[in-house]
Amino acid sequence: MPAYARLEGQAPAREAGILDLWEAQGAFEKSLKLRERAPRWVFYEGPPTANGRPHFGHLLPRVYKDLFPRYKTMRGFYVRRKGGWDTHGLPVELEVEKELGLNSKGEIESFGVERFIAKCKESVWRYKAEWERLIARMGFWIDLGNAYVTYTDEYIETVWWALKRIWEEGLLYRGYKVLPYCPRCGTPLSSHEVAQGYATVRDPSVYVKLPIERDREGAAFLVWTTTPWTLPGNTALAVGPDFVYAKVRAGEETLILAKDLLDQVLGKGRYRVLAELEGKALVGLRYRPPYELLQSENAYRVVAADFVNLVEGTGIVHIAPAFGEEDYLLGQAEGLEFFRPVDQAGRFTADFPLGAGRFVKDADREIILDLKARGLLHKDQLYEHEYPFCWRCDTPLLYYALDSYFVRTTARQKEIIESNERVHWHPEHMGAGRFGEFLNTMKDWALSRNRYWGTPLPIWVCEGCGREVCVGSRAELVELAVDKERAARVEPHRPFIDDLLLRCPDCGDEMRRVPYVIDAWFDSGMMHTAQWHYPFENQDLFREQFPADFISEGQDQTRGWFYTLLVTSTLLHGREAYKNVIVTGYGLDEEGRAMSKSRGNVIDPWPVIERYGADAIRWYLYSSSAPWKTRQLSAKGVGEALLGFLETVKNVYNFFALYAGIDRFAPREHQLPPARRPLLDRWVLSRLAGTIGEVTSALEEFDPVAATAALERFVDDLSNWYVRSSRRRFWGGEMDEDKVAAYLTLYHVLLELAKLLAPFVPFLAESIYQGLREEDLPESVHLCDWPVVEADLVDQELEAEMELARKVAALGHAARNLAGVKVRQPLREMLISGPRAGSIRPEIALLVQEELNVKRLRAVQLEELRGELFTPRVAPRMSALGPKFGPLAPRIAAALSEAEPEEVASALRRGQEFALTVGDRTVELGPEELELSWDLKEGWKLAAEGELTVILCTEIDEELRREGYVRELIHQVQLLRKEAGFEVTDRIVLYYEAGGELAAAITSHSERIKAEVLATALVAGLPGQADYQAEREVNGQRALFGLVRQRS
RNA sequence: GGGUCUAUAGCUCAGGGGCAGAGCGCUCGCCUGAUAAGCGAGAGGUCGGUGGUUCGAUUCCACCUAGACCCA
Repeated sequence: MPAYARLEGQAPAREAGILDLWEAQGAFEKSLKLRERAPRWVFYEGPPTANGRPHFGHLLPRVYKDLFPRYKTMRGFYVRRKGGWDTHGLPVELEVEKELGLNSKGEIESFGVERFIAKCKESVWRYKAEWERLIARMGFWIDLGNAYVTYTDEYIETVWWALKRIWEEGLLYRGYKVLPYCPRCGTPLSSHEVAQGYATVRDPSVYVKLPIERDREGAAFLVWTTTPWTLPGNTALAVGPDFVYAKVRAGEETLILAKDLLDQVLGKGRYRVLAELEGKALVGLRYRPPYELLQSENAYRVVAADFVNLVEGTGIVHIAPAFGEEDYLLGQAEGLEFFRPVDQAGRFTADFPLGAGRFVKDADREIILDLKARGLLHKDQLYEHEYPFCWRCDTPLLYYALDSYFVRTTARQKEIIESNERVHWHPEHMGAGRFGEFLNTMKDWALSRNRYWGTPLPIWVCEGCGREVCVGSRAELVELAVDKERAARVEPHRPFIDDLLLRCPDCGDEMRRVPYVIDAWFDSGMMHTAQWHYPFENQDLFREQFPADFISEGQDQTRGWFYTLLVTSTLLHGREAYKNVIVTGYGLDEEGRAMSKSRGNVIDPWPVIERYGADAIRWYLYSSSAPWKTRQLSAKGVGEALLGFLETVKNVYNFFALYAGIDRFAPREHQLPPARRPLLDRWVLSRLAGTIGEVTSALEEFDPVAATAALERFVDDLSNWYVRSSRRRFWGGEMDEDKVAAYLTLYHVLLELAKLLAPFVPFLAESIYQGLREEDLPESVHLCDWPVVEADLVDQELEAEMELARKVAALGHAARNLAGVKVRQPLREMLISGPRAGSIRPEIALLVQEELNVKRLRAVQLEELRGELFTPRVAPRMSALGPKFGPLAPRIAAALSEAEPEEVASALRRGQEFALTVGDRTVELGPEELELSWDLKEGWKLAAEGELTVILCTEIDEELRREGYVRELIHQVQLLRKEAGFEVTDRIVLYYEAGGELAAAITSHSERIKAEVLATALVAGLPGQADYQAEREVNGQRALFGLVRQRS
């Protein structure tokens, strides 16, 4: 017999006990071992960086990363769950810089790169223990012992292998491109990094006049820019060739700008149009630049460009090829000078004397003043716009032409898009919409970083002949190295790898590595392969574990990890790295603001765990909303999940445990096929089967909300209908067939429910399972197979009927309320009218009778009982009588009130007119002139919903009244037993002092009272000494009770 | 400026061309020998706004407003 341990105390403490149990059992390991030979279902862990503290928002993707692997394991799959840590990159370097008080690359170099990266390596583990503690406490089963780490030699070797493959295909190249560049970090950023750091700022925007060379009227082009500091780099102006431009006179100035923007820029009526001309006509004109820093025939002329728009500015765009991507590309096409008077730290060089040595953004003001002094400024104003900042150090980014290595992703764009089309995105629009859009406008991946802590780009360049090699493995490194012994053991990080020289295979000269590390996103994007150190090791494992069936991360990874996985897997393996992805939304705080470290409004998960437990958090997150919805997270919501659902489940189990323990119920000792069990049992088994089906298909569709909703409906049915209606079956008495049926049913339902709940709330499910577990069952619920739908238990007909019965019960309660008669007062009869009322079978009717405490239910046709239950009431319709009978109308009304309503009603119901005599006249009145309504007779109350009507007989005769006393008395005595602290199985002797009707009622129902309150004797008068004594009111009559507990 | 999403009760959210929904909270009543529970009644709504399609729009379409995210 199982232990049926009752679940006492607070959830967090119970969960701690379960963690110990799993630990002792090795439950996670066993759940894997169990499926060793089973088909694979593959999950990839998106690696967190452990140099920041985990917060509540991190739990969102993680709950799904645990749910589906657990579910699939129970479905019979082997779900390896290798953990991982993301360890390279700018975020890590920045933390360390902060910690060491370093502010630039120069300071890092003087501190020493070797010491610096040692610090980085240490820093990435700073919060590892906290992550592990949180992951463990939340019941997230993932193999952290064998986690992949992106900085290990093995991981780096695989990344090198990948880079070499890409190199060999000609897809890794060096280019000179305009990239968003962080002058503080001294490195370009990739598009997915830039995406992290947009902010709304107010920048100065200026309208600058640039005079046309040798123009008779002294006209000037009017040009707008929000980055005055780029003006020294100006080498051209761009116009839309098909746009219409106007030469206008405005005050003292003669200006040229787009016709459509005249009002917007100059103000309505503040100018006079002198001429209109097409953009084409302007092309080739020369102008005087804001700063003439170049001596070139080619510079300072007007060119055509298709990116010019007429929304903002003047329709004439200032072109500085060194400071904008479009500018650069246009410059290339037009053969414009590339002029960049700015250094790597973002300061003007001596080429621009006015600002030399100053950070470009700080020079804006000075440039504006200078332009004004030289009469070139038309106007300036502050302009609010989104501007990118470094996602880690908040320095404004500059667009900057740089030497950099790129992955030519655009060459494989079609394949990448096709890969994406095979991915099942949840939500769907994420894949087709936002992500698809991104893929359609894909750019080459700016891979190199001018930094220190990352996978070194394994490209060496020959100092003699300029030959480049890309190294794809340690073996190759050794083969080419000048110092082979050193190459064999060198740590593949800067600065060590920088000193390793190779021998040029062509000319024999020495080769030196390029100074770059690579984008850390490439590292994590390579985990599909690098986590196994493939192809150097684990060939079979890799084949088994690629691609993933499932990944899940936050929507900020759309252009991060989701993208880099897809690109690298398509490039290297020709297909997508994952088949299904759940994108999770942002967690907002209770005020609806995004949780962020800088805002300081992150919710610490620990107090929530300690108060409500991990299961409550899990259930809350699964059930509150679709994974991808932005949602407000609150501790209060977690508390509601606990009370509303988990406690109900627990209580159903505890109810069972209490009585099954008392009765020493042993499930294996009884056999009773469901078909032979009472209706209520068959009903709940049918509901269970349906629920198994719903939960299973919801999970198959990656829809946890539908799954949890189905479970909530079922638990509500189980607790508030099945158990509520079945309670008496579990109390006292012998182990007859009915009781066996009840126990067998509830036992089975709880066991199956525990399995259904296991992936969602693994702790509670385990607690219940352990309480119910027979020796021959698996030792943990997480080692069980997922429940299957037993089709022969499904009985739709019965479910529909029960639905009806519950509606009837609800209406009955409503009718009682109207009558003001409480449920403990038995009533004689309730009539039911409705479409299927007649077909309610006796067994179900009995449930309703008990629920409502009425002696009899009777299905009726309302029409047939009209006369019996209702009295008709007839009222004149004055609005009809007035026009028809004029002055006679009031007299008709008066006469009508004298008529017998029954006669009028019966005439109308037969479809006849009613003849009414008014003075000397007789008038015929039909339904137009008469309003007929029905009043329920005294002693009945009616409640209805839709076509269903119940009518409750509220008359209480002598016997009912006595029974009412008895019911109330039993209730009071039960409360006394509870107050006295007796066990539910204790026998008592009940003494009482009562008078009048109450005493009579007690005497005539003594046997029933004794049975209900487990009294061996019922004695009038009070004992000398009672275990518990109290005075109570029973339906208005005072009574004294004394309880004496019988020792057995 | 463009893209994706969101807007429904005090709060958290479902829903979906045909009477406006749930949970929580609130008021009143009931019930309770599992329950921190449950049942019934009630208060609480311009389904963000404006147009359009339609017999009928909260739902579909367009535009607008606000918010989130992404991108220029």
